[in-house]
Amino acid sequence: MSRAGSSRWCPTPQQLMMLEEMYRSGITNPNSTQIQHITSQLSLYGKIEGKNVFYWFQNHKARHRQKLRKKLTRQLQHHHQLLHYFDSPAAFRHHSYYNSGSPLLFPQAGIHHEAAKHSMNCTWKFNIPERTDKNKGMMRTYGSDWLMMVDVGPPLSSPPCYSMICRPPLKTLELFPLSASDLKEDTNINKDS
Amino acid sequence: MSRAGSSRWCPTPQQLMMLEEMYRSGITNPNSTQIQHITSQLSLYGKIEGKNVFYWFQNHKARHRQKLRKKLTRQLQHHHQLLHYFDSPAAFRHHSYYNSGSPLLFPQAGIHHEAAKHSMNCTWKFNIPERTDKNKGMMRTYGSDWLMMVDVGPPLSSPPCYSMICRPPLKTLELFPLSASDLKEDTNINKDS
DNA sequence: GCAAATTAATGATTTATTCAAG
DNA sequence: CTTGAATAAATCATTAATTTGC
Repeated sequence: MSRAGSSRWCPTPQQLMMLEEMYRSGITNPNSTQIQHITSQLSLYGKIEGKNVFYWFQNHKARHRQKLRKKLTRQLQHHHQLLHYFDSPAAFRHHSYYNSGSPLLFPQAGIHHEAAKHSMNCTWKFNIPERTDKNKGMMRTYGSDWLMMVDVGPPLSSPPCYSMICRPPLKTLELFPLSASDLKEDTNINKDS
Repeated sequence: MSRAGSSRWCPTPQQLMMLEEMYRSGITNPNSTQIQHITSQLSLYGKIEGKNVFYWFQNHKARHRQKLRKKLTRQLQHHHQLLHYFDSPAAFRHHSYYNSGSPLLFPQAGIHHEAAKHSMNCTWKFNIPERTDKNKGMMRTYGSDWLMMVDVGPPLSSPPCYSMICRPPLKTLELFPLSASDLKEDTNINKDS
């Protein structure tokens, strides 16, 4: 992985681990400042650009929620089957019906905050911008400031050139301010399925 | 319009005219290089940033197609009514049924290329990037190179600061290379309605 | 005429879908 | 089949048109 003339970014295991750790820690929709810092941190472990980070979080969030949705619908179907089951005559109810489904109803439910706590002893830090103008909006990459992401040119041309961040003023704030992304995620899931 | 402390961009009539002219000329999905040039051109007529241009084309394209879709479905309904009409007994068919609908079935059909021809005598020019890597992809703003769009800070702070383009090397190529966006648009329309 | 109230347009974000590399 | 990349659709939010009662 991380080949020279590859047409698309291929994350190194280190990078992937750190990205997943960040995601579990609550960073699901980093804004441009966050992306800049994540990028510069991860560039220590291999070639990476801001847009790779951007796309990774976008895809990971979408596919994570997709997975949750599927699991949820399976659960609902299961419930439905259970309802039918209990509607059926008692004579047919003597085989074990419960061992077929997934082991736990909502396996993800209580995990996030645990992970968030444990993730504090991670080695990297990155910056969190001050609360956005209206403190509800949590602007995304397109928000009031945009990323400068320059391609290192046509592939193969410049091997040691890590993507550089354009805006220098990077003051370090505290870690993991994200508050309640799980709830928001759940409501979103309930909204559209 | 174009007020000082406005939270969102408000295009001047000049800017709007030029954007619409570009759109009619076939620029429906400008890549970052095009956006940069369009932005710098339009900044002569008022405050504007690259992301405004980006969003404008995105929205305009979407809403234009939406309008076409609606028109199309209306036309289909009309056809449907006509079919019913011709299915009805001849005795009921003596009023003029054709004057109710829109005057032409596909008013947009043959216009684009005419407009493209006439638009050549427009006063502004802008650059077209070399054919993208794979010459089919027609990459968007996120494509191989990204825009540098810095906000001029919190509104009201910096009135005369037009958005500046980051990347200087702007070699001018020829005008309006777009080939057949209408067809593509039509197929897209047929795809999802 | 002219504000307050509603509605329509449209700029800005977010989410879903699709394409394609490996 | 997974997943990075790109596009399109849906949605939110703010501004301009406009209607309405005075």
